[in-house]
Amino acid sequence: MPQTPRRIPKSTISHRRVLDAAARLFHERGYAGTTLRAIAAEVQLEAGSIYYHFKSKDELIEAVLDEAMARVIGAGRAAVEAVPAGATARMRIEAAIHAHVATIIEIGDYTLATRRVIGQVPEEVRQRLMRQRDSYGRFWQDLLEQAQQTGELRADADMHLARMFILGGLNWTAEWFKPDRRPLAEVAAAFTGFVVDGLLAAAPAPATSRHRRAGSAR
Amino acid sequence: MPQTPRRIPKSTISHRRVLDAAARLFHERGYAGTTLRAIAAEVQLEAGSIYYHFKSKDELIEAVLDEAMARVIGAGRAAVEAVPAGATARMRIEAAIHAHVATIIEIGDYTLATRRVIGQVPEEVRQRLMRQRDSYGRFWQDLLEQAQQTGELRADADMHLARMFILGGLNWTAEWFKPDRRPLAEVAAAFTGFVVDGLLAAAPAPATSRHRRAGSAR
DNA sequence: GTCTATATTCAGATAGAC
DNA sequence: GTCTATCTGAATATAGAC
Repeated sequence: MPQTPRRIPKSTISHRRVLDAAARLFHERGYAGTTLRAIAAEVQLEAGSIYYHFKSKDELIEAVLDEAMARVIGAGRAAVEAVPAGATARMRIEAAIHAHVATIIEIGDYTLATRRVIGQVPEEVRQRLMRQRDSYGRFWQDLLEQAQQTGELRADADMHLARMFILGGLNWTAEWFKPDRRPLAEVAAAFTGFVVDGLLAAAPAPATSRHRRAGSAR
Repeated sequence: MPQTPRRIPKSTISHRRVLDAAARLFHERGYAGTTLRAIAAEVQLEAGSIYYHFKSKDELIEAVLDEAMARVIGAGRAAVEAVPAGATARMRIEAAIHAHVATIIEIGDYTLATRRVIGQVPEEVRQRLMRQRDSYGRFWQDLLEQAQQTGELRADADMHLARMFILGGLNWTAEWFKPDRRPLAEVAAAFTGFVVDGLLAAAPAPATSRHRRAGSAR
């Protein structure tokens, strides 16, 4: 059918443009280092005009943080739920790794802004954010421990330490990974190889062990 | 012999105290968010007195960043050099992991301040810091690739990705590891287990593979 | 919706007393 | 070495015109 010209209010467009600019500047210059004048200049507005869209600088940073956290969590859960029921732990873990990295790269300024300004936001906002982060942490913990209980992952591995190590490695990609240099799927597969082959209970066929593939799944 | 009362100039003490306070506040509040008045208050001085010890706010942040980088690099190289010549790759890697984590935890405020304010420091300072960081990156790269050339680590693993993943996992400890909760050596051994068992060329004895130890070395 | 103009607060830095 | 007092610039936020 022919596209009905759906009205997108001018305010919605500016709202999003302001938010994107804010995320980028909060990332680059930190919270106090980012002035409303600079954000306004990025989107060809004057400083006073920001206040039509956001009540205060605090409300702006809160919007950036909320979006970053919600996107990462949503993508992770969706990706794992989309894996067929009978799949291996390796496939579920690779799906979670891929989704995590893909999302933090896609919304890079939002995620990096979060790490840079957390600790400068109002206590109430920080508390809410940390609760969400903890819930995402439990999601990963369950993923790993379930794979451990089914015997797919080593029973003697400390899965809390493993989770912290893995999420650290994944989060670090936001600092260096450039999607135009190499396909993300390649990185996700390699990471999965590092992780799973380091945790896998079953020993690989000893004969040609040197030629085991790193990320065989995709 | 009885301790000769060695004179430590008052200025040296204040200098160090100011630097420590600056590192903590730069970490907590970022560069622009940290006022010289706040740093001064931390060490029971007035704002103007800071200028006796440092010429400017820029000089202060530069001192913090330089110290953070130098300590981490120095500790890493020293630890690996201290490993006996005939040692396994696993031992060298565990030494590097232990040194890296131990140092970033010990000088936590300095390392975390670095990540928070990089990008807000003068271009020339940032360039110099990134050159040091790259040199440390090559140190790790050599460590991994040499182990690969001797056949101790898998030949088919992408060691650049492996290095980025590992350093990410290690750096993340600065955000969560509390030394009073558990011994650092335990964490370093577990991390080494994750990393090496994920990269090891030789397949473990298939019989009782489930009961392989995670970090058997220490 | 966006502008200009401005009130108010607070930052980094300097000068000179102690 | 540290203090007090102060200069100067710039920030958030508001008010009202367009």
